Amino acid sequence: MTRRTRVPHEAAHPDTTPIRGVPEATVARLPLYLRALAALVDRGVDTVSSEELAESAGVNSAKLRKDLSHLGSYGTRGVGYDVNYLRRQISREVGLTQDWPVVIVGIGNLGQALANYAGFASRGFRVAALVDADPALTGKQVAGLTVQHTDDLERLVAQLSIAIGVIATPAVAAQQVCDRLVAAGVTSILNFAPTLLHVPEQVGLRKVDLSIELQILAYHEQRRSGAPLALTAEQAAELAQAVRG
Amino acid sequence: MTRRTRVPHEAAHPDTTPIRGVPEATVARLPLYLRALAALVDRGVDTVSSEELAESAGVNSAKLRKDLSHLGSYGTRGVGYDVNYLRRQISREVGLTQDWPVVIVGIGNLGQALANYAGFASRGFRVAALVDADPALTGKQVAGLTVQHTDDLERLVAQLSIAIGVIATPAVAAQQVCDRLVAAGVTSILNFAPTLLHVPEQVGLRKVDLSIELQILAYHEQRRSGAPLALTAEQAAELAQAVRG
DNA sequence: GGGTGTGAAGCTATTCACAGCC
DNA sequence: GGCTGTGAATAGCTTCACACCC
Repeated sequence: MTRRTRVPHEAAHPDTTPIRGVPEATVARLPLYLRALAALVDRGVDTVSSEELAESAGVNSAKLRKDLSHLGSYGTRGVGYDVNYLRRQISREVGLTQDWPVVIVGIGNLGQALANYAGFASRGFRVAALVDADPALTGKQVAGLTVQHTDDLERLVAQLSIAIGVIATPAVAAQQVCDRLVAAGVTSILNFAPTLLHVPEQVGLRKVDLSIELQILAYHEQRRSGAPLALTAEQAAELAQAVRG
Repeated sequence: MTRRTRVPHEAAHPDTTPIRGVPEATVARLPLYLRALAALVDRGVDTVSSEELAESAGVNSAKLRKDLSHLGSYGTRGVGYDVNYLRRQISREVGLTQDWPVVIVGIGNLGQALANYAGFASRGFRVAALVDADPALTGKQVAGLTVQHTDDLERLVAQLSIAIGVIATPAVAAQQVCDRLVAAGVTSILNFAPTLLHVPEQVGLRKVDLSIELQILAYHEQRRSGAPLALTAEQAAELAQAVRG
């Protein structure tokens, strides 16, 4: 069994890997930079410093420069970044220069809202199909598309070359839908159902849980002001203990 | 050095601030644990090991134990955690044992979906008011509530003791709405508008940008399969350089 | 002068592995 | 024997500060 052999495995290796290996934290911020750059384009600005761009993206400038340095050397020292050029480079890196047909599964309130969401279309995400298991919904028009029945999921994915699926079903249906999407060839999934999904190693999965965000806010809110107002007997006892040491 | 510093053993200083200072990363996972615990309760399970709970929350067990250790010592060595007890403790820590009236501003597709979202109510978040600037919407019933006009925002926040606001307006209106919420006394804001919001230091702010999640998926998707298909001249040159260098 | 790109330092988070307790 | 709680090690991310280039 494993001793406590710490194992050096590799100590000094240049290993700079410039054209790959963008840190995940950086990837998550690239869309922010794109948004800020789009706003600058609209304002007719054509050159920005890292300071200014960072400001409008809500990050600090050192972080911005470090992030961009992972993509390449797109700025000019003493000048800044060309807004249009930088925007194109980041778009390409993220993959927004290509068309991404998307299927939304689960056309309840949330699914309909997503189908109508303008922010998708404006970034190259084309809602190509809407799917629901409810026969009462299939055939209806939503966001200019006819809602299809879940039975046709596999056919739609294949015919429309869909690589990205959005799950907006109730939690109980989500894993089954997910499995079918994966089996049909979808390799990226965005999950809005409040449940844990299992996907194969190679499939990309991200989740948005609306109530989790509220809970995180509530945690901090409670600490700011609320806690004393709603002190339970248990809390009081604990607090007393803590004070006593 | 420090191969086996065995001296300090415990030090036992109340100074460790047990009832404060939960790392942000831990806070963000507490809702996951609550979700997993709720599922276990539904299944009638009343004791779990960190291994099992971690599995159902989708994290690794060392991380789970470390996270829980920041809240207190709620497990039993050799046994595991009492499901109901642990759930109550975490709920209390997050603040879900109290009622959180919430106002949703912007009752478009997304706002309506949020108003109807069952996941809020089930966690103690009560949608107390719906507000929109569009006179065509005000007075209509949505999710059992009458949509109010933005003019009444301040009054509603005060009368309903609202501490949490959800912004689901178009991007251009978001900052103005945000300012009014803050001025009215709201101290936590969840922003769905795809724009950067400025709030005072003490106000909690979280954001959900639906298109950002898709963009992150697209980034990885492109690397999995798409990139070669859409290779630009620039990329080709870069690639060639990388191969050479 | 001005501002990018980047080693180095500092910080936070994750994982390991085991002492301590049931 | 089993499992928690936790120091220690590691990995990853952020920030600093300045060399370098325009």
